[in-house]
Amino acid sequence: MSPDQTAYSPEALKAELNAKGWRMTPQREVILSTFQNLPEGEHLSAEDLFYRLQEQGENISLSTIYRTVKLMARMGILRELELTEDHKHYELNQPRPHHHHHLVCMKTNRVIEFKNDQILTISQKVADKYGFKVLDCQLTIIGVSPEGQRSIF
Amino acid sequence: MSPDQTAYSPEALKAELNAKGWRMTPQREVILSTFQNLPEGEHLSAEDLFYRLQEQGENISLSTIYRTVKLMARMGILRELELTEDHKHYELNQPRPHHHHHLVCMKTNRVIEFKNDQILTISQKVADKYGFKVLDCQLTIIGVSPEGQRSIF
DNA sequence: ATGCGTGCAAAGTCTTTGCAGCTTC
DNA sequence: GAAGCTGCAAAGACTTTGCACGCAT
Repeated sequence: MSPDQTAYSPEALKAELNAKGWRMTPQREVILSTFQNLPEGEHLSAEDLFYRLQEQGENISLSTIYRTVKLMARMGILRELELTEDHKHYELNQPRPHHHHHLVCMKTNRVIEFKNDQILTISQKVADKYGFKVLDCQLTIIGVSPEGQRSIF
Repeated sequence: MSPDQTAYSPEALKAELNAKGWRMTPQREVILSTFQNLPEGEHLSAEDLFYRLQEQGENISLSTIYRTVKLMARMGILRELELTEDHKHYELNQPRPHHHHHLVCMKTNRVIEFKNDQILTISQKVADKYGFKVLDCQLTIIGVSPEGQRSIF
């Protein structure tokens, strides 16, 4: 994973886009900064982001949001999370030491974040073995929380 | 994760279902055995499974397949994989030493499996800390394969 | 000036659900 | 018998796409 992307500036984004023949737009800038200002550990679905922007008076269409998050995920700026819920969530793809993983309760859908540096090390090693460049690595532990263990179903 | 589920018998499945007030059916038995006979490392989407069964002359409806794989995933018999593609894949949730993880190329969608016991250990420790019972843990490394690195987009 | 990006609405894909009849416990 | 299951078709949720216009380069 590349250098600190939390401090990723609009200029840096523009440079990276232009390098590939793409363009900087106000929408893209707003979306990037929204993710940068998100409290650590919070992740948004496309729809979450849409409504959050609406509330801030930013009218960005859902289509643009879908297109943008997918683009940024491909660029390695966002990480695409697939937790138990049926839709994808996005959050900034952060370098150590902010990089984290998820523990999910299959019954209650509770999600707990945790950090662990060994995982990144392991991932790096595996990727090297196959000649892959690592963009992101996610350990998802699926289990049953204490509350879930008490429920019948 | 519980004891060896590769050798999970129809009777064991029935017992587990009945214990929760559910029932054993021919469809469920066929689906379980299909996953058990899958070569290690192969995983199926609902649709894959549907067509594979059709070819074997087993006419099980797509609805039933969706219902069954979800049920078995909740029971911890199958693991639900969300790799890069847009739909879910399923495979037997196997204990050590068959348990494995995935390295995915974001550009070509190539998927490589790998094993690593440390991950299960780490997961167990994290889960213990929060009082969770572990059903499954999946490390997904997203990156770019050598071939992918050569492509423009 | 070129051609990428946006918004809108329509179309798609994968998945879930209501219901009648059948099956399992 | 009662209640869960299946299959079918229809409905749903989320995501993608075609097109005309506007905007970044």
